[in-house]
Amino acid sequence: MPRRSKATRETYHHGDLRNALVTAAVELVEGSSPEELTLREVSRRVGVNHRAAYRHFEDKTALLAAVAEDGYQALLTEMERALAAAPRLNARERLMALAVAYVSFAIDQPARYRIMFGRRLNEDGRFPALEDSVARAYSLLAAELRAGQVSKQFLETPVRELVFGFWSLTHGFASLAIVRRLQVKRSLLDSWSRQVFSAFVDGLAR
Amino acid sequence: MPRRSKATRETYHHGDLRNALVTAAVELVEGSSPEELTLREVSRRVGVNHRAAYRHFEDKTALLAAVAEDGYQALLTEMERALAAAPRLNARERLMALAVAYVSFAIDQPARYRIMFGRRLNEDGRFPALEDSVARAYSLLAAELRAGQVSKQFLETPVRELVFGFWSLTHGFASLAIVRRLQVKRSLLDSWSRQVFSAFVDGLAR
DNA sequence: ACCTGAACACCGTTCAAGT
DNA sequence: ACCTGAACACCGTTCAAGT
Repeated sequence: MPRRSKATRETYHHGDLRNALVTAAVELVEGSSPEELTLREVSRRVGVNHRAAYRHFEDKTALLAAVAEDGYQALLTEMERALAAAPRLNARERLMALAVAYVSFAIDQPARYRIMFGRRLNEDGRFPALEDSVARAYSLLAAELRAGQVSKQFLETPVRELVFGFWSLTHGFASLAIVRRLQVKRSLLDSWSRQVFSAFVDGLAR
Repeated sequence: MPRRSKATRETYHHGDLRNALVTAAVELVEGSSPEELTLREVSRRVGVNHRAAYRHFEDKTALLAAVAEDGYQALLTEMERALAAAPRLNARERLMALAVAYVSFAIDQPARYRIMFGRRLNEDGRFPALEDSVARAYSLLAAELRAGQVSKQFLETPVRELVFGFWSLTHGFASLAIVRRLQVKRSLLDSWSRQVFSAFVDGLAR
């Protein structure tokens, strides 16, 4: 007995089974953990035989790659939102806003974040779209750091190195907080992360 | 037909099956990946029925926790070695040596590192020994940063925040390099990581 | 074109012995 | 005390059909 009504099921015959599977996977994973994300359970939730998923995803890794790609897009949106909310701040403060948005995204959706950064999904280069969405997030960081250089607020180090440093710091903080190597209360995340990041951001000042 | 000779097998009856399993797990994982680390395969390698492992590990997570604990111990040893090799350097350079040792450890043994930091293994507090080995690594970092403050080379920020920042930076760098979000050639790791970390370390200077 | 069903090889884990 | 064997419920994936 399928969980979905026939009416609901009809839509999957019209081409959005792929999206339905990705959405279900994202929802499932936040309710449990990446380990419990299985092709069979996702298919069950969508109300479809688990073999139907293979029509849209070559294998389980392909589904994970789609979830990750979607996640990078969502992360980009969050970062853009943070910057839009802080238009007139100086480079240092904009970078801080970006860092807080990044870390908040990760900590509020730890399982999703772990799929994005846990395993190497694109080992064989099968998912160029995933790489594209990563590149867009990278570009936002690079543009912001470059802007700080243009306005003479940041060091003239190669931008690539600044992005590596900034991304390492935010990703490391988020990732350590998720596995509880760092104990970070959600309510104190904003102030805590700013304090931890400030030394690095001060180091960028010229 | 077991893979080990009877002579070899005898030893496992004398109390080191636990260690044999952990060692085999560490070896197995570097040859493949954390996903391919299974209780059954580890047991097979040791030449023992997979049920025998349950005499020493409550479940698979307990084996992973033992691998992680062993990993933190090894990481601590590497960091101590790096500091011992740099006794007369200033605080900044000692911290750099520590950072390079940390990142090298992770990148040379990516699967082991992923077990240490990938999943939250001690969710229910079953593995206090794991927490202890993490604490020892943390203490080394804290002592080093504190020393830089005592010698008036680092800012008088609470040490905990400095450790968070430093650990976030090194862990983030290592972890992004492992999933290839940052492209880091092993031969350039030393110079690359120093360049990326320098802004942060400069930010620590008072 | 899109979905299903049966089958296969593999897991982690439980129960019930064996020495 | 330590190890084994059979069995169970779950996976991902393949093959061969169904509409």
